[in-house]
Amino acid sequence: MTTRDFLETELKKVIFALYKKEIDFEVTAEERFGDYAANAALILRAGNPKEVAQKIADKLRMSSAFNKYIEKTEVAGPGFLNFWLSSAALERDFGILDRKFAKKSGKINLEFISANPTGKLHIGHGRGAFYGDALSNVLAYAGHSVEREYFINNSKESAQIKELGKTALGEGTKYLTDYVAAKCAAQSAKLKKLSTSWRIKTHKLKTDLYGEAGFLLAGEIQKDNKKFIERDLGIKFGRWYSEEGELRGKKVFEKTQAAFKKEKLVYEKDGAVWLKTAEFGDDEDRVIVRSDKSYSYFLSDIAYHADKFRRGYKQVIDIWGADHHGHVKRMEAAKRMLGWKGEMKILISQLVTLKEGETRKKFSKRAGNVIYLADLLKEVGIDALRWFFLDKALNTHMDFDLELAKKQSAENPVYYVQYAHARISSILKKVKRKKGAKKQVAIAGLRHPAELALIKKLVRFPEVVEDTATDHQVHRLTSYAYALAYAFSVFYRDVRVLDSGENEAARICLIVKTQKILKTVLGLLGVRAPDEM
RNA sequence: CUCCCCAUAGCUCAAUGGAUAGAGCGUCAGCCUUCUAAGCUGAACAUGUAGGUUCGAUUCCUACUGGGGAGACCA
Repeated sequence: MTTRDFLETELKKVIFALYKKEIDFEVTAEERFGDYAANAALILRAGNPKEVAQKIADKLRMSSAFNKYIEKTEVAGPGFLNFWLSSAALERDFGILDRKFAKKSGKINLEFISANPTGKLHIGHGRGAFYGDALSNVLAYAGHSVEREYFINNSKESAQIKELGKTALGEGTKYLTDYVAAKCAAQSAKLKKLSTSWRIKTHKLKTDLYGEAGFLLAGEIQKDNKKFIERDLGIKFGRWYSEEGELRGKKVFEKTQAAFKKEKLVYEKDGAVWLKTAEFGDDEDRVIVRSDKSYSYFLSDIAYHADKFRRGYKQVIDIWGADHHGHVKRMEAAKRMLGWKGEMKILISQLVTLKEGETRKKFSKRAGNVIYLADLLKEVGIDALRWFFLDKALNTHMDFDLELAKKQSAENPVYYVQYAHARISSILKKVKRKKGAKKQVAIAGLRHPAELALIKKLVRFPEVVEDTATDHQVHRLTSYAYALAYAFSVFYRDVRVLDSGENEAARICLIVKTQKILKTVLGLLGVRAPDEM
């Protein structure tokens, strides 16, 4: 139990004893007004907040456990309760700050990137990629069981795969980038064979050939993308889910359709089958089977999600690009219609706007101003790239400026954090040479302001993880990492570790722990923690 | 026309309805015989407009302005 949890519990008890009420107050970490602040008296609505706060404070002070961990309590401002931690509290929190989180029950499925296999990943994919990776890291660290999943839109029936096939056979130009052209050339023998055998089997439709050719090419593109994601981006997936292989041809579509039909949730119009999503919160009804009898993307997505929920996750998280935001309502409608058990959370990653000088351009493949993630990676390096994307909230529009990104690769705060880590390594190397790093010792004797600031920053770590696992605001981690590195840098300037007499052992213990947390946070972000820079 | 997201310092971004709105970059002024100066210290600079809810609004609600996205039997 951390001191924040302890404070919450004590406050709850006291408030109930005094007012017979349970309220949703908050204990927040503070810097200016003590170490923690509670707004309980302000939202209690039981008279003058200042007087209420004072009554609560007096009652709290009657507990010996409270007095052991809280050195000072103060009523301030409009009625806040401010608390200062005792050294006993710091010692305790310091001791457990890198403990393992208790395993939480149930499994979370997190699907992200899922780029269409029609070309290389561009910078828009970068956001979802790094965010998804970091989020699953945090969730796992916080004790959740997480499965990472990547959906491959490679169905031979899908219009885009057919378009890709058309291009592959030299009959179209959609998705035709230099990269795709090169892929086509490399696969020309197989494509030709495919085309020849199709001519023999005359009962097959031309669009079937496009589907086959597109599927073939998509497989090759996907191979490249997978390699890039795993090797260059350092992102691992537990499951690569192939639409063609695992969804199509397995009667999932028929079953899903039948379920809708049974509940009278579909109707036919203009030769197509429509789903009554408008009755379940969507703006209009949607087609699930086209008039040519092929299945729409929407039905495919429903079937896919039905499959996810069938696998029994407590929570299914999707990270989609902003261009998919229109799908959220219909997906939620489908969930209600089919009564899927479990939570579904769809996170939308806002678009990246390309900035060139003073003008903002729409970032799109068609405008020809696409920037590939691979090129950007080459330009700025993986650590700066990850930080660049992870530093910003998912739902803010990003103004992407290539010059800025290049510049930030040289002056990225990520190096500041890594630098702090490397400095600690450097000190510890010298310690080892002398007598070997000490094991855990009491740090309660450390009294220098820079030491206290560092310890206080460190003990926040479990809260940061817990909060991030709850609200998914991954950018909190970069802020924390930077703040921790800053606290260390100030400490480093003001306090000497080596040859510092009776405090040396405690200080070594402090920096060992600091290094461990820095490394852990960087690890959650997927950034390296170097020993030398 | 309808729906969604966004608007905070010169620039890129923070701030579960809280107290004196924070960082980085840039600008200006300082600090290296001492565990890595990729560092530290200081200065200047900000909540688009108008209302509303609240003890308290950058945050919630309404309207407006500006920017981006979506509105296919594409995915």
